[in-house]
Amino acid sequence: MGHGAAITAQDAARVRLDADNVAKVATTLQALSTPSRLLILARLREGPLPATELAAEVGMEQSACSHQLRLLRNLGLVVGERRGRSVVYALHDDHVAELLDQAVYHVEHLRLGISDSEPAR
Amino acid sequence: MGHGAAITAQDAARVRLDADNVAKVATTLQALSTPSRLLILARLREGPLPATELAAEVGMEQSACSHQLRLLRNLGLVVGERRGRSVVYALHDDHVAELLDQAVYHVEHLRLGISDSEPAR
DNA sequence: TGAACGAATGAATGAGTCTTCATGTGTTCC
DNA sequence: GGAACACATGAAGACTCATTCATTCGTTCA
Repeated sequence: MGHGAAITAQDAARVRLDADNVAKVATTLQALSTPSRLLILARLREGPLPATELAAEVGMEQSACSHQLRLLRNLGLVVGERRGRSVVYALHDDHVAELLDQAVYHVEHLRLGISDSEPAR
Repeated sequence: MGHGAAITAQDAARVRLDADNVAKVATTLQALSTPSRLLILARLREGPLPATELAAEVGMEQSACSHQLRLLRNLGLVVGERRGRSVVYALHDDHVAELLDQAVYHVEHLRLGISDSEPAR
């Protein structure tokens, strides 16, 4: 498999959520539901990076960043490869990059009414 | 409600996450990060539904479902319209449906290694 | 070998969240 | 008006989770 073919997910025509998937989807999306992890992933989307540099760029303590990286690793969203005494982290998949893009795009284009909308009286 | 042209989000070429919208994105994605809300949204994707029926179909107590609907309402993901003594809920946007589809699609196609991957020794 | 660096880990703390129970608000129909 | 239905709300409890602090593990180099 090479480069080039963008993963468009347009063929995901309809949501198909049985009781099996729903937990998996929820768990994975939860990994994208915190500013710290979102920043980590967004930074990794621009290219691989050693853990300490990554922590510095997203403004986290090394320990906190490492904890979150472990979570992302266990979910299969990022991978870490040892290079010397550093561990270089990267997104695991093109799907991760796509998921990030789509999420940001759709959220930003939502006509959000964060204002406490009345419950349709 | 009309369903118009599909929103493809392919033009969201690169993640652009400044400190302002990272919180917004995280908060919105958090709404998709729990099985109960995911089921609610997935059911609403198939069409509008009164609150009680909705609760029954996703297997929640009405109170719990109502709480989650309030959260989704305040985020602008769903809308509720009073019809008689019922309140019919629906997805607010085509973006919500798309976001759901894309999320499910990408999560299911992730080559997940939920197995506790070692930290690249 | 040992010092210095990079990263992972464990425990603890504090905040946030989902659910349940009970009650309140709004609506329809007799 | 009052009963029955549909939904929303508030408080309380258990639970999860993100961060910090301190320590440990692994690696490089003098």
